[in-house]
Amino acid sequence: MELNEKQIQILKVAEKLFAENGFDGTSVRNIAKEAGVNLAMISYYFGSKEKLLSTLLLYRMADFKIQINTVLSEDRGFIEKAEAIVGLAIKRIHRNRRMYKIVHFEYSNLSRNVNFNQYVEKKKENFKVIEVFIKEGQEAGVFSKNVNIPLMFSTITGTYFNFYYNKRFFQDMHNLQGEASIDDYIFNILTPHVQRTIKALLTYEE
Amino acid sequence: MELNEKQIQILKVAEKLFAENGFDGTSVRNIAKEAGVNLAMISYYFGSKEKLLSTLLLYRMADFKIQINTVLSEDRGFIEKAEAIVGLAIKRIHRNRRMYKIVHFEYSNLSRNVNFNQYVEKKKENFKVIEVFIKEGQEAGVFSKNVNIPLMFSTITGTYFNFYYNKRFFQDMHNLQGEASIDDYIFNILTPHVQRTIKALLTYEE
DNA sequence: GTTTAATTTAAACAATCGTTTAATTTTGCA
DNA sequence: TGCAAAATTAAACGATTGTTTAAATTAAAC
Repeated sequence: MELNEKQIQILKVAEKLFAENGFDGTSVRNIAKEAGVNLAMISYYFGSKEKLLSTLLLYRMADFKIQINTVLSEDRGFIEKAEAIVGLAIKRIHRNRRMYKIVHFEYSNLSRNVNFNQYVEKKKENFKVIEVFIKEGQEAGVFSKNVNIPLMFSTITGTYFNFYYNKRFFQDMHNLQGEASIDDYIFNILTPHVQRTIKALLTYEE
Repeated sequence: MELNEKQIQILKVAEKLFAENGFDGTSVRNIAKEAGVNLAMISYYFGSKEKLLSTLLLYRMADFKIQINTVLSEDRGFIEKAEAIVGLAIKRIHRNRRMYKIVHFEYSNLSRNVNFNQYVEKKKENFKVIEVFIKEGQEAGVFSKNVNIPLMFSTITGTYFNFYYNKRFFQDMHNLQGEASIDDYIFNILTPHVQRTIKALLTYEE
């Protein structure tokens, strides 16, 4: 898959509009207009609207994998590493929030003819990496046993997206105006909350 | 707002289809056909497709408020009460999962002309009730300070919905077939995970 | 039983949808 | 410069969209 600049421009506009208005709420004419290209170019480049979504999915998937090698190799305790990993995870989720939102809605839409295999594989890879780290922490006696790793991921990602899907509510509640103050909230309030939650969960003994 | 049986039938079908295929992915003809009513009846009863969504929102909103009075009045410890409240919350979220999914997508869709004020108010009421309970627990020395209550809600609701939005993934991973085994997973695996997480968070001291 | 109101229906409305066509322009290479 | 391939365009396609209409049917009131 080799994409030229114009194709990438179309993909980025499509990602924005799909995330804002949904796949069905976005017309190819909307995309073409905002991307500044002729309507027919989308069929010409991607074949169809659904294939455009599939291409977008593949294009963005490269960024779905957690990059925690540097964190793991550092000389820090398990708790500090867990904290750092959560921080990295939220950064990556926030960067890919639009793509995640699209996946959340379209992945559970059975009538959609889009291939999500790559998404599933990336997710499984992420679990494997974290699983190894947590088992090491358990053997070292730092982390408690019986932590459900897929659900721990759900807690991290889910907390972020429940904020994101209720953004207007949180904006109203905390007087957050503009993208910058939302980013501030995510990195200064939400991230510490999730870090605290995961640290608590990983060390909790009944 | 008084709805007859046929109107409620239409609302229920609309809720199902909106949740499955999105608001824009559902046509009024789809709704009319599945509800077994004439196409024009929807305009006749509700005025428009958007007003149908507004009516649905109001109709379902009654069930959004947490009912925890019985739990709070029981003679149990704060930890056990917190556990029970989380269990009730997940039950309620699961029961209203379709409505929540619709709200998640449409509430962040700015072009949609739907009134979400009632949704926001119900959310705030829920926070107030929980806030009182947690402050009591803090004063009793059981719960640790500095818990962000709206974000704790996000953690509960978010964990559930990250599971729900990746249902196909979890089904594949754990061989869950049919609605019954999904319900089993939610009540026997997911709910204990969230209860454990919240208990850990509420008692965590750095 | 008659009349008025409420309900239900099929048909039509204009607008928009995704996609295709065929003609034109631009590009890259000999 | 000439020519074939690639890119771009405006226009049209049939299908589907939400909504309205006006006529037909049923229910309720007197």
